[in-house]
Amino acid sequence: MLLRFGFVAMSVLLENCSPSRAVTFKAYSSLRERDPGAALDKVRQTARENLLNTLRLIRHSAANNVRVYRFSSKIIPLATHPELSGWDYIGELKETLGEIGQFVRDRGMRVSFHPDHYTLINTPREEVLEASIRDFAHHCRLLEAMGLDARAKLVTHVGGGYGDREKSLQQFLQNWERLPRLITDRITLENDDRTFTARDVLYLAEKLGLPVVLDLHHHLCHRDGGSSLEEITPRFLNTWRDTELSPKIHTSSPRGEKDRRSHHDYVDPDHLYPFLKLAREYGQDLDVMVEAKKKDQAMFRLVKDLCGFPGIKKIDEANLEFS
DNA sequence: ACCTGTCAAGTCTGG
DNA sequence: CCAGACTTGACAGGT
Repeated sequence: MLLRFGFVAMSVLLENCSPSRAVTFKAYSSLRERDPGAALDKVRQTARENLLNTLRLIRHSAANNVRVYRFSSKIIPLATHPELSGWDYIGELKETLGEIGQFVRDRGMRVSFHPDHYTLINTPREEVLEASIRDFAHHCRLLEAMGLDARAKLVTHVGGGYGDREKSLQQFLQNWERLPRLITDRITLENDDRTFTARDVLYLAEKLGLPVVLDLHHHLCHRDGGSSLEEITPRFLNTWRDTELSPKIHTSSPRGEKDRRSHHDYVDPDHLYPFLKLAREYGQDLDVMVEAKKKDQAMFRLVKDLCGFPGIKKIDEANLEFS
């Protein structure tokens, strides 16, 4: 089986290449008072730089055989802020967006977004749901402007527990009906590290026909009594059956004994290998997203470290064969 | 050049 | 019921 490795948003190997430079609303507002024309220009300029850096990042990826990449969700500053609702960033940036998409298609890369934790499907608050729909739609429009079909996914969590997990799972199903096709076609669900376990996520995903991204570190931090990787793995793999995509996992290692939930600089291959052995029984190719502080450097190191393990054969610096 | 407090957004905890 | 923590990269304002 083929194992393809990828990384999240930024590189520690490329200098001055952030795809996430921000303009805070505070900075935008104070600049607008002093010089009304300059404020939006600053946001525009930052968005353009973030896209150009994204282009550098995917070129760097491709040059090093990396085929799995997650875009930064902060790529367009203040994109969905109500006070900038008239700003047509897609229209302004469509050329660069198109260039990114074309590169991704030409190189057969798999890309995704992970909208951040303010964006919640299962919220009981109407205004939060509306803001979340706007945010998901924003990410979908970017992918569309890149010319990428529904294989380019949005990864998200179930949401909050709101004091009653069972009720909150049902709220997810209820709110799901409110999401447009544009969004639901791209959603994949990930287990989190404090509220909804892999088993919870599989319950929703199997009901709604969604693919599941299995986060091994979250599973270690938070799993229900009886749920083992042996139980979860075949169900997880199955959720990808009709998607033309390989099942995807997230991998990371705990920062320390005290803060087990935070990410370490690097990934310990011993934290990943047992799962790979388990998944090998099913003969499925896998995409592995490395979530570590040292980003692409951590990913390259993990691939190198795994080369010493039984059954693993190196294809190149970002891809392995496991038999 | 480096350090510290702050930042759009939501939820949870604990006082 | 409200303030602060949570998490993260990066800004802004200080030295």
